[in-house]
Amino acid sequence: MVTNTKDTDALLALQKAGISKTSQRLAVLNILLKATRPLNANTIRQALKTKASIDKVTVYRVLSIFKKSGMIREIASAGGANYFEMVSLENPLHPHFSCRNCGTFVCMEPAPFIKMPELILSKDDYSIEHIEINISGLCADCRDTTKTES
Amino acid sequence: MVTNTKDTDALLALQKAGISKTSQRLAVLNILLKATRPLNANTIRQALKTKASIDKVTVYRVLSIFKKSGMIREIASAGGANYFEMVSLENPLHPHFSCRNCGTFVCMEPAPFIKMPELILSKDDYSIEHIEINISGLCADCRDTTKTES
DNA sequence: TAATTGTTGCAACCCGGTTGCATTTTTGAT
DNA sequence: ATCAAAAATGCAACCGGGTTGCAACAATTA
Repeated sequence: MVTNTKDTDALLALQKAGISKTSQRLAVLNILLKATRPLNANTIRQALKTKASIDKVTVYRVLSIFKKSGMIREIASAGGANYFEMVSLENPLHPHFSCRNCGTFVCMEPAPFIKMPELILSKDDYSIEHIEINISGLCADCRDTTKTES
Repeated sequence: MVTNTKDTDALLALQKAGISKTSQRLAVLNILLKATRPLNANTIRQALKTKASIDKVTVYRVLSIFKKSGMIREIASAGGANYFEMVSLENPLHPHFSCRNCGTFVCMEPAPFIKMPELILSKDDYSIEHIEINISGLCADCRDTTKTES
């Protein structure tokens, strides 16, 4: 296996999380590290297909482990496949936008929401573990072109 | 069919929305009107089973029509079935909480979020149509009892 | 009441995700 | 390095939510 800089990052991350390192896990982690937007299981698998073959089940299991370790977070998608993205100080909890026309799924600026978690956490009716803000509508492209078959 | 007060409400609602009225639609609508928390398709169907039989497909189609007409809103649930609740002035957009232990799905106070939609709508990168705030963790009961098999 | 239109129910299907189990890979101690 | 124990992978089969095609059925309108 080729060990480039990316692989080094991934290796260290796995080590730090106490997760045993396999080629499949490194591969998935590298895809997620390179991603500029959240990815779903199938997209990850397809991105990998050129380099190596990895079973669909394995992708889900790897993602599950990463999630449990806190390395990634999962974002529910109404009806479709769920998305995954890296968790880090530079990538705090933030809202996501999905276009109902083209399906684009992107991150939104966290600014207006930054104080929200604290507001809710002050309630003692619940033990909050995860907050998800999903926004949908039309992206700029789909709004501007008239391709929006309602 | 018995026509009680609830039925009258439902009838009027369908009329106002220009939706042709069938016994199945009235039945589903009555369940939703009586509900004190969001319901999923299966729950609705089971609530109906004692009174009348309604096919699973019909439930989804009826819910789809209601949603298109703006009478109800749909709330995505990560992994599980989606939930539905009435839309009204007294029931504005608000966050929902789901317990990872017992699955309870309830509405949360909208107070801290009231100003959010406006904040986001000010962005012109997107045409916002729907905002969903889903919070998960442990409900008070599951937190307090030690039944929380992690 | 006949014709048109829309709605329902059944079966079959699609897709995201999971489980059981046999095989292969990692790990860790020698 | 090597070998046993433990863990991870891949395959097949499955599960549950949700949808589609189509024939039978209700309900409106004339």
